Amino acid sequence: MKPSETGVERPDVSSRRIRRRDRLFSAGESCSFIYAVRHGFFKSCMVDTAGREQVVGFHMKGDLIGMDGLASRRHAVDAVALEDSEVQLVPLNGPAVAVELAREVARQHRAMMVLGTMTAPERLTAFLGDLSRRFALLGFSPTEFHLRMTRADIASYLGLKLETVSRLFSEFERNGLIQVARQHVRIVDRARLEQRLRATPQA
Amino acid sequence: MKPSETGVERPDVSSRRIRRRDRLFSAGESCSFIYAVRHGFFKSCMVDTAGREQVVGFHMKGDLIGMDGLASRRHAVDAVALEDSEVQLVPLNGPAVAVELAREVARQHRAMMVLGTMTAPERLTAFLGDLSRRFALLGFSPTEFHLRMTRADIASYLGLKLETVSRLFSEFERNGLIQVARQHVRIVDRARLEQRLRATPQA
DNA sequence: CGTTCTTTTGAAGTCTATCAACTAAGGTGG
DNA sequence: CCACCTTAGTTGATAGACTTCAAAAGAACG
Repeated sequence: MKPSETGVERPDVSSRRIRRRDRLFSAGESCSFIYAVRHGFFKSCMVDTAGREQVVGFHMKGDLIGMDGLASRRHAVDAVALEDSEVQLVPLNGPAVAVELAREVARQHRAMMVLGTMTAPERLTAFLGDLSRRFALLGFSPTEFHLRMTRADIASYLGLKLETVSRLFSEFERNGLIQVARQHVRIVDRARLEQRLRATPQA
Repeated sequence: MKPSETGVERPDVSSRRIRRRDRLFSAGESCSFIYAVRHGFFKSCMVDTAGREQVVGFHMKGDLIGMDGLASRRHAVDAVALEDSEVQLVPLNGPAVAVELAREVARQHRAMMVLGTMTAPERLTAFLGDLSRRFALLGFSPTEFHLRMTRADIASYLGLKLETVSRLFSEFERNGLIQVARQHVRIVDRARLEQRLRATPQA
């Protein structure tokens, strides 16, 4: 912390600032770095030949972004900042990368489980639980937080439509499980919310 | 090839034979090795607390199995042989593992795209195309192959029900796209089959 | 302060699941 | 080697979950 103690700017060559709505990188670009989120919030999304978008992940402080490009040396997803953010450049072969890569695989398997086996209400419950847990790990409140992504982003990530997500938020609120006001969420009855995950139709 | 030139057995300590329906490893077991498929066919699947199964991948010759356990040193999925198979043990930190791990992340992203954005017919088309491409890479026919997995396995992998998969196979056959007889599939009109992937309802 | 984007909510429609019956194949043991 | 039992696959009818289409209100942005 020597060069720039005069101001908020930190012209560290190994870090980079990204403003809300800007892209850290785009699909197709060559992959020269992995990025560690210092602060801020990102989504990764793919667009298929028909123009349909799929959000494949959300990334917050401490997460690595860009590992999708390691195999082909070319990014397969767009990484978009959902708020003003700062990332730190990480060398491709760093030791941290291998470990995070393995974690990413485990995360994706859970995501497949969500998309493959769960109903819409279960998906949203799983999503809220995941966010809650991750915020808690960072020292933030697990019961009250700010959604950085739109309903459309959530819907895409969960394999639903934005109207469905909106309706479910409203329904959860009517049932006293959460409180929602646009981007702000408060989990009111965590226990009852999570029962939805175990409650299978006929088992 | 010294110790056992007398017979078909190959008591190589670094390899292991697994018979159809047997498990290479189960969820929860500690992860000591990664396995490279020498020949045969496997599925990886997770079971959630409600007992619902999700197939997260199919593995054929050349693929690595067990990378899901690298992060936590404990397997998160079951690996089941779909035919008599043989695997080779690979050390956890081998150089091949990092590369394959990265490929696995890319594959999972594509799987999320399938589950998140595609209709049932599109999913089955994508599945057949993926199998076809992988068989071709191994030197087998890309247009005629044997499905090692059941309709239920395919359905789980695609986030559908087995009846839906069965109906779609029949429909594809009626439309002259493929020929199916239980486990045997022949792709008759690849071009027209793949048009289904690009043809979006209203775009 | 108007324009645009996001969100909410309603009504109707579609796709896929569910339930159920039947056929075919595979495996097992007599 | 055949009979039996179990598993896998097909197909039809009905039901239900989620989507689609549409409209309106509330934030955000310049």
